[in-house]
Amino acid sequence: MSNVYDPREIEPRWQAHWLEHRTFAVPNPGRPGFDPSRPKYYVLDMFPYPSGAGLHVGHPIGYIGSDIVARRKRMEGCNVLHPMGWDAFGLPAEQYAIQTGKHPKETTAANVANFRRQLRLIGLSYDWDREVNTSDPAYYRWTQWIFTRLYDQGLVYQADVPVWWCEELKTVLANEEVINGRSERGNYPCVRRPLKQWMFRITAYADRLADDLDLLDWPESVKAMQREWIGRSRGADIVFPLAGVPGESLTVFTTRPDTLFGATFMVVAPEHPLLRRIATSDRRAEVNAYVAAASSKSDLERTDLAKEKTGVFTGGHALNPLLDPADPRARIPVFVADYVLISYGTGAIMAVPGHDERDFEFAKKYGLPVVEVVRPPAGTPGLADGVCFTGDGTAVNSGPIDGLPTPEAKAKTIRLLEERRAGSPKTQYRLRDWLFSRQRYWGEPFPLLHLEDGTVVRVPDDRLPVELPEMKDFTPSADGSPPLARARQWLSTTDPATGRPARRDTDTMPGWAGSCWYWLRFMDPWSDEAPFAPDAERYWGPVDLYIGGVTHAVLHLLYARFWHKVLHDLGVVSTPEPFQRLFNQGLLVAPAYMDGTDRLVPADEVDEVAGKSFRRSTGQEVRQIVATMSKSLRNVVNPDDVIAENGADAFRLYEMFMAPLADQRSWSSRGISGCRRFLDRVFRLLVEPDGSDPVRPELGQGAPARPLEGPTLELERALNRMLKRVDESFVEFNFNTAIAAMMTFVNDASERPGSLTRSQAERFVQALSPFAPHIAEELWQRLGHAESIARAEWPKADPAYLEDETFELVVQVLGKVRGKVTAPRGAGEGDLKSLARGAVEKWLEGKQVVKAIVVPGRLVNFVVR
RNA sequence: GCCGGAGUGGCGGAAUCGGUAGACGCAGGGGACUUAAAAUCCCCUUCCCGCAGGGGAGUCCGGGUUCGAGUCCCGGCUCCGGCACCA
Repeated sequence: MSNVYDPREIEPRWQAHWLEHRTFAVPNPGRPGFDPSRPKYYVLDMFPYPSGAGLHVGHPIGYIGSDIVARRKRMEGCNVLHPMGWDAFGLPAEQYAIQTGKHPKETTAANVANFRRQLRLIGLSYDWDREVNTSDPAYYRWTQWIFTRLYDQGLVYQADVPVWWCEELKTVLANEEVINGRSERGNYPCVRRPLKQWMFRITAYADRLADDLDLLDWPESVKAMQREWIGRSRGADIVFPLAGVPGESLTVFTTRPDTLFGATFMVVAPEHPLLRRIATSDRRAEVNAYVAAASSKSDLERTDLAKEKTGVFTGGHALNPLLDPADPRARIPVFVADYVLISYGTGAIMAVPGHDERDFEFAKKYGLPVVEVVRPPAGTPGLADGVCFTGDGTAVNSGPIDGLPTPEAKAKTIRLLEERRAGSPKTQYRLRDWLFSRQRYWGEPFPLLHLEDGTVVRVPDDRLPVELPEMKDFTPSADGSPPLARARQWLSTTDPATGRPARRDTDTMPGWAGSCWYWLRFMDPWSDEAPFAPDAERYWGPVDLYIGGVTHAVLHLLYARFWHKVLHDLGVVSTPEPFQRLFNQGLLVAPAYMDGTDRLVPADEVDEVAGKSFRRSTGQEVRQIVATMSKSLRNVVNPDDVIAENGADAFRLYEMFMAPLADQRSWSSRGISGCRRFLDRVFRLLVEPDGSDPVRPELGQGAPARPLEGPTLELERALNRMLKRVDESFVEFNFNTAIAAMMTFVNDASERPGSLTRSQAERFVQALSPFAPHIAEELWQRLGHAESIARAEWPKADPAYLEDETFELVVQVLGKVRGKVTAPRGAGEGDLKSLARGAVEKWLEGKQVVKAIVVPGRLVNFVVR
């Protein structure tokens, strides 16, 4: 046994120990070894998609943070569920397989093995008995089972939906693969083409998905993004009869029914179904030309803000439903313009240029009348000042609602409309139903059968899973039909209920499916009778802490909440929400370098001298940029290399020491040395490098207890202050301050050789162990403990030792620090004042002290004249 | 434009309730030990003036509240992230 700190020897040994002894395995309720008296804690990482590139040093930041929490909770006596698995289905895996010419099953298995190896290298305390893989039939059997539950609830339907089609690649592409109307790979033009797709009725849950955010301890920014995505607006539908088109009317959605009398024109989207009826014959040619031009524009061009609004008059008129049709003010001209979107509301609006910016802009351009119907509060500029006023005010020029404040004007307008059956209250959402099918191979097959009469039945539970067929060629078909359509044998089957011939569905689920319930499978991954045992779910749910990147702020977290809520309604899960607390770890950036011709220079070929960067081989100065790690920027740092050089513990510490867990941080290849030096000092503090004893003699088992006095008492105080700061760091996961506090303690202890006691050494190692578990296990064992430190006690700060009996009294004159003096802790105000006066005599000479402010334990401030 | 967040030394960052700004670490400078190097240990390191004791300024900018402001209030600037013609 070497007495010099050597992580290359220590770390693999302890990693093997943990695996062999299943140190972090936690039993489920009712299983041997389960202790119901302990509280539960479920800390979950967003499980990774196992890419071919492996992990870079940015990926483990969240994993290390969650691991520190898990390890500490274990020491506090909790049953801790801390699992890991693989989000292995989906497009990237399929693309990678196509690229490498290997089957996705093979590449996924190899990538998973590499990820597992890398995660174990970091010393993360996962319960590997619970590992799951979404592409494993034993897992996706239950993904399909949950799908059938949603299907039975009527939450699944088929619809013709435009999808991206790339003529050049002869394939359908997912939204994520299309950027600005061109394919991500190859940059070929793509077009929208209607195709029959499976849809989830997520809009049925829109209200609860928005409202229940209030129950959650999530970052406000993520809640805001979800609310915005759901985009709930309360208002009214208003029905405008069409003049000259008997029996037809135009329905619009508005959030401002109170501005109805200010509607001086109407606008319909170019795709509006009634447009042909509305347009008069003399205008038809112009309208058709406009519609044709709009349809040839890409989505990007349509939504480009910089562009000016365009539109043409249809010749048709609509009638204000609250005015007499004979009243000339009731007739409202109808325009067609592409600033109105067919996909939102009713695809038509009443335009109120006085109180809507977009309508105002359009009206000014085409010389349409602008009428004020909302008077702004005094002092707020409005139409009288030539600007459009969109806020709340008082209704004017509006007949029956004149004089009412905006909220009441809205309510009364809706009442009047309802009386005339010309409108009703309406809540509108920006959220769309969820397009759930992909014409791809590497995903869960739909557990659905198409019968010859055109009906669709679901596969019964006892026939699940519907396994993905083995296919040698899994590339998309040239005509856009899914690869599974070519699996002839697999395709034709019979309906188990009737024995009639049936055809399997050939679409697969998107990559999101497996991640919509994996936290539930982790609770009981062994069950083959249900997705999980109900008692396991009742015990472990909900996830107490979910750590992951903010990139999943909307889609994954919204989809996961949706499935969870449906399962909750069905009584399958006991909680209304899956993730009680969400925490987003910060991004990692790293310097990248370019030479004079903007060519990228690999980061490891660059030296930094006096703030400038030079290419080592040529001595040429290079320019530094800072960006997220990527292969293309040649600035990727692999944790394998960092760990090989400095050890996993130093790596873990450095990742946490760079910044609070939530903040963006910048990787510096040199910075880690401070953390490595700290661990060297820790080891030397407890172990005599030239000796042969496992620890220094005064720290060994049976070493005589020593009184808390002199430097030992000082260390006791230093230790307790450290423990307090470490504890506080767990509130917002600013572990950088915890590590700084431990460094300070080790500095204090190193300055007082021989003063550290065994008890102090033990408590220090316990506090260190969640952060640097390998060295902690090693030192714990050397201190004579047979059991792993993983379940040792978590050390608590003793308030009796947080303060010295004296403190440094700061003395200010007029708020400026003019002196300092040592004062006894319990001194009264009078004593402090006279002590303070003595320290700043020369500043008080010839001055009159008007007032003295005393903050006990801190400072005295003299106010003088 | 709207929503969310942030601006502190050469760098990453710290600072409880409004109470010593710059903890801890990196980088840099000086020294000890060494034949030498590495490692280790000690000292210095916000800026300006001064040989020094010491003094002045200073937390994005401008105001304000207060005995006292990095922290609170008002106005502005910059940066990062999200949404973006959603009626």
